[in-house]
Amino acid sequence: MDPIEAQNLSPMARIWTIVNMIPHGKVASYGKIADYAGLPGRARYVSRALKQAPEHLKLPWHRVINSQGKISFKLDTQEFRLQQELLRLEDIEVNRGKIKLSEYEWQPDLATLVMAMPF
DNA sequence: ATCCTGACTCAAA
DNA sequence: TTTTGAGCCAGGA
Repeated sequence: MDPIEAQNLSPMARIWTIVNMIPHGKVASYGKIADYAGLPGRARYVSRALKQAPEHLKLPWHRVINSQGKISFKLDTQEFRLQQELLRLEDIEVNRGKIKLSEYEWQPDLATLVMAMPF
């Protein structure tokens, strides 16, 4: 993503850009995604952005979990099972919906973020 | 404007 | 560690 171009992105598009940067085998919380996108305090907006994301973007939405390191869908739902499966396909361990952030949390370096989101 | 909802968060218990 | 409750912020009715 061209930095100059990124400045003109809508808040939602900026979130999509960040989510798309999460590496295979890693996860990030809604809150952190919002922070990285320059939208602090808007974790709930991230969930909405994922729900509305165009299918063709093929976003790795399953790599986004809550701040407690858990899948946010209820245990007995299809969404939960799908997300859990997609994570496991990336060799991420999931127990009762819980992922070890100490092991799987994406920790982007500042340079990477600034390059994509100059604000 | 008001009320309600939700793929959220933080702190307290 | 898990559960609560208050706080939060957009969208939609």
